[in-house]
Amino acid sequence: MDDQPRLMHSSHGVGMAGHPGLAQHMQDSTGGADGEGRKQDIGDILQQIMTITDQSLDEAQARKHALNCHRMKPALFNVLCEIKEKTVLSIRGAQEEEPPDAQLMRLDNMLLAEGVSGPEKGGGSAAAAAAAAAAGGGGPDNSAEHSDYRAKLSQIRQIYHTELEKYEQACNEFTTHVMNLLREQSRTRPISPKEIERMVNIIHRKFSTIQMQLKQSTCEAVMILRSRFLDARRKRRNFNKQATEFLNEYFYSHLSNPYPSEEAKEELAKKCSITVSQVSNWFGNKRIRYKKNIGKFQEEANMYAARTAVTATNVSTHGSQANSPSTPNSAGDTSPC
DNA sequence: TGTTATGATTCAAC
DNA sequence: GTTGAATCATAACA
Repeated sequence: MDDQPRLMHSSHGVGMAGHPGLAQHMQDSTGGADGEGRKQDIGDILQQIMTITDQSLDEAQARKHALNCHRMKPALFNVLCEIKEKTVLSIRGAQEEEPPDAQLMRLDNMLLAEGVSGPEKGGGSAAAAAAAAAAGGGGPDNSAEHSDYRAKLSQIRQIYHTELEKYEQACNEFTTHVMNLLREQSRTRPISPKEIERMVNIIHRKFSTIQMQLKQSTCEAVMILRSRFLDARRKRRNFNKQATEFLNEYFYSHLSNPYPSEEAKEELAKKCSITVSQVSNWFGNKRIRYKKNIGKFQEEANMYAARTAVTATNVSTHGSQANSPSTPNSAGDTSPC
C-alpha cells in the first residue's frame, strides 16, 4: 500500500504530474533528441518485459529490480493502469448495474417471519403457534409436538447463524488476503486502488450469492419442518372409551337438541380430557352421521336412553343432581334433531 | 388387504 | 362464529 503512490507518480522529474499518461508524455517530448531517446527507452523496457520469462530466476529478479528502478516505469504503469481501467469499464459497463434482488428480500422476510433471523420470538414462531391453535390448541400431545417443533426450529436457527458467521468470517479473511495480494502485486503489475476496490466488490458479491444459498436452504428446512408439523395434526387418535361414553351419553340424552352450550362443551372437554374444539367436532360428526343412518344408531340410542333413565331414577331417589353436564334443553329426549 | 369407524378439515350458508 | 355436508386420513377390525 505504501508503495502505491510511489509507483503511480514519478519522482524522477519526467513530468507525470497531473497524470498525463505516456501519450501525453510522448507528445510533450516529440521532436528533440531527448524524445528519440525516450522512445528508445520505452522500446527497451517493453523488450525487457517481453523476454523476462525466458530468463533464469536470478536474471529475472535482477531485471525486475532494474525495471522497478527505471525512470520510465511510473509513466508506463500509469498508462497501463489507464488502459486496463478503460478496458474493464467498457467490458463490464452495464453488467455491474444489479437490480434489487426480490428473491433475497423474500427469503429475508420469510426467515424473519419464522423467527430464524432477527430477534428470537420466545423460542418459536408465530406460524407454529397459529398452527397449534388451529389444531385444537392445547391437548397434551399437541403441546408436546409444538415444543418439538420449537426445538427443531431453534436448531435450524442456530445452524443458520453459525453458518452465516462462518461465511462472513471467511469473506473478511479472503477479502483481506486478496487485498494484500493485489497490493503486493501492484509493485510489479499495474494495479490501481480502484481495481482493488472493484475486486473486493466482486468477492463480496460472490459471498452474497453463497449467503443467499444458505438462506434458501434454511427456508427449505423450515418449510419441511412446518409441513411435517402440520401433517402431524392430521394424525387421528381415537378418544378413549370413557370419553366416547361421556359424549354419547350427552348426545342421546339430548337427542331432540344435541347442541351443547359452550359451558357444556367445556365441561365435556374436561371430563373427556379433550379440547372444546374436539367436542365440537365430535358433535358435528355425530349429528350428521346419526341423521344419515338413524336405524344403525337405534340400538346405541336405546342403550344410552336406558342408562339415562336409570341415572334419572337414581337422581330422584337420592335427591342428588345428575352427572351429565348442564344444557339449555331438557334431558331424556329421544326425538332426533 | 379391503372395509368400516371415526376424528379432523374444508367450505358454503346463516 | 356456528353448523351441516362433503371429504380426507388413518385406526381398527374381519
